[in-house]
Amino acid sequence: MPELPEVETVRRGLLRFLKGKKILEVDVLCDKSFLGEFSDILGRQILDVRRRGKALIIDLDDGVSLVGHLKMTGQMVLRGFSEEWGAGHPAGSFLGQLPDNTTRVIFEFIGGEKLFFNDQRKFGWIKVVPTAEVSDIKFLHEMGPEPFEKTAEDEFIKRAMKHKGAMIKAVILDQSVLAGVGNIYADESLWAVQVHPATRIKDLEEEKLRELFRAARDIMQVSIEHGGSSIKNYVKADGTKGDYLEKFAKVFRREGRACSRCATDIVKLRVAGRGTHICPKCQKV
DNA sequence: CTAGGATCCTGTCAGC
DNA sequence: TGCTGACAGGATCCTA
Repeated sequence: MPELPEVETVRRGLLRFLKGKKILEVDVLCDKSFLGEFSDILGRQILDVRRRGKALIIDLDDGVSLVGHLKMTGQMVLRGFSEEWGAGHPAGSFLGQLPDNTTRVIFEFIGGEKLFFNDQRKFGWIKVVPTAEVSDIKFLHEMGPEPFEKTAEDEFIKRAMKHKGAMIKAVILDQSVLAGVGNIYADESLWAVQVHPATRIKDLEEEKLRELFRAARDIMQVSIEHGGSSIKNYVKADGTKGDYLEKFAKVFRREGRACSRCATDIVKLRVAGRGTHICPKCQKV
């Protein structure tokens, strides 16, 4: 699912196309995907679209916001605007007729344009929240630093060091330690600094943790500049085109292929309950 | 408090 | 072909 760069890509797209639009109608196809009363947002105008970690926040007028999380398979697709646009989980719904069997919520705007919230596994959600209370939502309140803020590195170190006995992969995936990192960027940044994902925090030098933070931040920054790993320009997509993930990934989903640093075969293992990709030569415990 | 596992849900893919 | 289990770009809840 979408991680920070992909959610940021969604944010930018939604802001670009939806700013100023008024919600005419909301169609909830799956009850658990939309929390709150959709009547509370009818007629509201979209003022801003923000992101915090992997969460999306759509601010409407009248002090109301929509908070959303794409989780593993969520995606946002726009139809009826000046150009076709979609981002989030890379699935065929980018391309096909909508709604389809993954469509959970449809927003229609005055003018007839539509926003489709698609989510195959139904883990994602969109929730109506008073704007003033958004930051009080538990997981947002507890969320770790945004990687691109100046104080993020020190704050990350402070929070990570608390988990002395935990494995570094679990810690960097912990949203209360650092906002936005998911399975791809965890594996990629650990490979970049040559740290084995099962290494315990207490066994890592602080400087190594700092290097890891910078690697994660920089890899995500570059990914954002490419529109996230999962964006597909589906106007031109022919179904055979690769996405950015295939271009930049050094280890993720590359098991059995040569490490670009030492030519050793990448292997896949399980760490902290997640599929994990490493170079066994570059990344020793 | 931490850490590990089960869980939410649907679809796909590998291996019988 | 058909079944079964594992697994998935996430995060929470429960247990020990």
